[in-house]
Amino acid sequence: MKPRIPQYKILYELIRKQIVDGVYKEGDILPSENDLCKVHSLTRPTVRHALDSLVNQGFIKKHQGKGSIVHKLPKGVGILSISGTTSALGSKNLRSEFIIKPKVQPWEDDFIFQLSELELSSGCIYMERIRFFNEAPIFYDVNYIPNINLPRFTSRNLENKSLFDVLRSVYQIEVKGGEQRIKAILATKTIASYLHLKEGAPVLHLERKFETNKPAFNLYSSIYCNTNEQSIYGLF
Amino acid sequence: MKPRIPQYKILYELIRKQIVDGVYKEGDILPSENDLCKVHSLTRPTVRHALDSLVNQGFIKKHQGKGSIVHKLPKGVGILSISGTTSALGSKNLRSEFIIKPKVQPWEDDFIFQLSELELSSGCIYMERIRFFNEAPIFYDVNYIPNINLPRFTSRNLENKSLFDVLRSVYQIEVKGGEQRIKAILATKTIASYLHLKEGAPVLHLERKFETNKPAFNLYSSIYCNTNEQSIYGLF
DNA sequence: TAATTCTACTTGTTATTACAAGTTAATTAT
DNA sequence: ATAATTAACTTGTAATAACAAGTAGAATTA
Repeated sequence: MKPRIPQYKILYELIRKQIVDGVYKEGDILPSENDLCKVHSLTRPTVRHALDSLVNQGFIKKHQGKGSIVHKLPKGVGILSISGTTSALGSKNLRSEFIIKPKVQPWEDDFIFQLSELELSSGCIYMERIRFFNEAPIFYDVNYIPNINLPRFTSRNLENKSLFDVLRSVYQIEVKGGEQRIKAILATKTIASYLHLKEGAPVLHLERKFETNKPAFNLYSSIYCNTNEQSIYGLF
Repeated sequence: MKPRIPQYKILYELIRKQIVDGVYKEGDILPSENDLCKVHSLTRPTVRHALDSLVNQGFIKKHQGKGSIVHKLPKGVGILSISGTTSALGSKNLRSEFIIKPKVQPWEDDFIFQLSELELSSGCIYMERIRFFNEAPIFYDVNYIPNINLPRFTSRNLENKSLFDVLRSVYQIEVKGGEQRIKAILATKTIASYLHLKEGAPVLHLERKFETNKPAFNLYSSIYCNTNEQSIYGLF
């Protein structure tokens, strides 16, 4: 009777999942707001709140008089999607491989972002991955997660799963926003070998900080992208 | 009595302007929702709608129990701000210089984005600029604007003004969203000379399409960034 | 004094109601 | 048949109400 998770969020998650899973495809029209009201026993403000969230996340576009049309890709936040790299390129053709499996270690001394005291004191879950798109290595990413209240996280199997989806579904940690720095660099020997490039090839470098719904709990990534074959694509 | 512009939008524009103009500064707390209701003779749903828009645009952040706190910068759309490059770096230290002043010409044959028939038939306002940050050339951007209903546009002085601000304030054209492709490339001789780089230096290349409130009216940019000295920074 | 409780705020969620405005297709009139 | 009108949808805007939940400071208590 006392849902800790609000109704609009439940509906948002449901429709979101249906879009991601392909129940609704690009260009499809969602059931009308009134239909959704009847089916889920909700009122229009609640349904509209859920749809507004979907619009904000870029899953649908609404047209007055017509309906809610499913968009091709989640609206990007920054370059890639807020759901992480997986949903930016579509999970079908993505495979990920650990260079360094998740392990707890202290934060680096000159970290790329300013850390809070809570984050500093609680240590860091560190991991390195390579992500393949159509069997070609596209992303080499280094991830830093504060070791705060994440039981059994390091032993969890993250292969081929979006880090963000796991945090979202298992730990109720949701990304609310963040900041990023982007630059073009020349591949070092290490990066070149991971991304199957020649040393000195142009590589995209992103440093990203993701703020979450948990105060003082942020995620950090340093991502190197091979953009020779394809560009990083994003909606906004 | 029949406001063509909805109340929530009027309030949104008002507060937005107050934030941009510095009436409310970073960290300031806006008047509470109930106060805004009283002052503007509106109800909470309407006021909340306006505040929701401000949250989405990144002007404020809301904290349950505390209030609405003014954010440092408008939430970025894509990498740079929705207001264009100017507000991404702050207009104080930015100076722009035309390589090719705005002129009407046909669209290029193999354009970077798919064009609508209306856009194709109406020709293209073309311009090339270099933008300096602290007297160093950072951006070299090529812009394409459909030549639809923009009286006296080519004769307008755009130096040191954001293209988006002019379109917004003079022509009521507002950017609603868009798409972008990003990659790292090596500077060609031309790009290197514009950005004061050596040929072969790493350069960020963005191809962006901006959708506006006018149907079938999109803006297009191809931007080359020198990210050797500083990164491109964005909030999201 | 220090810790606790309480109270008065803040935003968050949800239901109800009503009408406006844009879209589409069936119906009607020409 | 074609054009115009209408009707039946769709989403958009807005007021009203009530309670939940988080925050901060005042008041109380130990």
